[in-house]
Amino acid sequence: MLELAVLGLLSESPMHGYELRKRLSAVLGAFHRFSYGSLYPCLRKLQAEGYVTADDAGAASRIGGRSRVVYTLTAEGKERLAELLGEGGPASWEDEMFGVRFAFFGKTDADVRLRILEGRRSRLEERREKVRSALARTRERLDSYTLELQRHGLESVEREVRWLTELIETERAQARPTATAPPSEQAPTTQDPDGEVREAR
Amino acid sequence: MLELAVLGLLSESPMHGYELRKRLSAVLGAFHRFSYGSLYPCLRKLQAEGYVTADDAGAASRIGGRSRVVYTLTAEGKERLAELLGEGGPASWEDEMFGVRFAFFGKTDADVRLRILEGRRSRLEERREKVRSALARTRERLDSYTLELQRHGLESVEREVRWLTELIETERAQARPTATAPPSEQAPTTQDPDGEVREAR
DNA sequence: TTCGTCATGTAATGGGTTACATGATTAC
DNA sequence: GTAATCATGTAACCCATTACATGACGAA
Repeated sequence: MLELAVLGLLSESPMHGYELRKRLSAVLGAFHRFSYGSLYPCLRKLQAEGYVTADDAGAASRIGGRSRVVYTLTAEGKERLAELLGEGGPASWEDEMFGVRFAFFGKTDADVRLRILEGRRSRLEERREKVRSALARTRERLDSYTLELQRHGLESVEREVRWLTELIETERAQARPTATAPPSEQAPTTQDPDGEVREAR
Repeated sequence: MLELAVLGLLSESPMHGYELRKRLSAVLGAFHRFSYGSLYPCLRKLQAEGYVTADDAGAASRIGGRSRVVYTLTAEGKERLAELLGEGGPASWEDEMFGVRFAFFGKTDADVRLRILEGRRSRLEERREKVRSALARTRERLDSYTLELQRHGLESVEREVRWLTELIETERAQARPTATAPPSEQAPTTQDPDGEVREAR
């Protein structure tokens, strides 16, 4: 996740760690802020893997001459970025990952963008249905706080779905003023064995 | 976090792991779902620490007699729960932790409830201001997707703050139909050195 | 007899955090 | 000269995840 965010930012222009973190906070600040304790190790890892190069801009050039390491994206790094932008990644990071991916939609192909937006929406719709049925089942025999939390959670998910729907419509309108059948992300054919949908006890 | 959720649920009634997870998903499903891979180890840890006892309800009683381990909260477990409900915990879990805490507000003292709600709100307000200033600074020179993400993020945070404000008002009204000065959570006196507020380069 | 759900668990891994340590530079 | 910001890093730890493995029960 951090990896994707770093590569994405570096694809715009070379930067040093400290500024990277500032930019990261500016763009994703509403959702998550990374700490230096993960950023610097991440940069070293990327360097070791050959995705970025590190130029120490300490001694030479510039007015101030503050010691700082400027990282630049390599050709392999660009490939890696494209790879990460397309991938699905583990389910656990879904929420955070979507934000990061969305932030770099400018560097993402239109078809991938649509696939990501639709995939995200369908997963949220699934989640929404689960919360809804849970609410329907447990309503009345829950204390008011638990109920309010579920209500609020449901509302948040619904909002998110509406937002995505608007975005998808905009994307579609831009992509083809006249067109035919759009592709959709692979929907799971097997019923998910999550076990929360039926009667609890 | 899981620890708190488990203790909280068990404080209502003894349960086995599988059902625990179902309930957890029902209550917090909109925000997060835990996996068995963390639940069972957590239960063992709690057992080792003496916060819960495990009764194997396999052979005896019941109709079916399916092998299952029923966990029961001990007196120490109750203490631990109260402790966790009051604590602040590390900043990184803030978002998720708040949800869990809120879910167990029914078992939380009114003053602690208010403290948690106000603390949460002030942290979100801080976050909101940072996002706002970031938006104000970078607007115009960002691509539309990044901008839209920030806009959406800001809106989400604002919604959350409004929700909390309503809750706080309700709490206050219930607590004292006539009253005086309310306490407030310790506000940081030192300016936070986050470095994202000023001009980015 | 097979599929779905109930039910419990382990090992390896992952990704990030906190706390700490250090030092140069800028603004007052 | 001192406080805040810029700037880079390390080590110990935390919490949860994925993938895997196992088995019994109920319904079709």
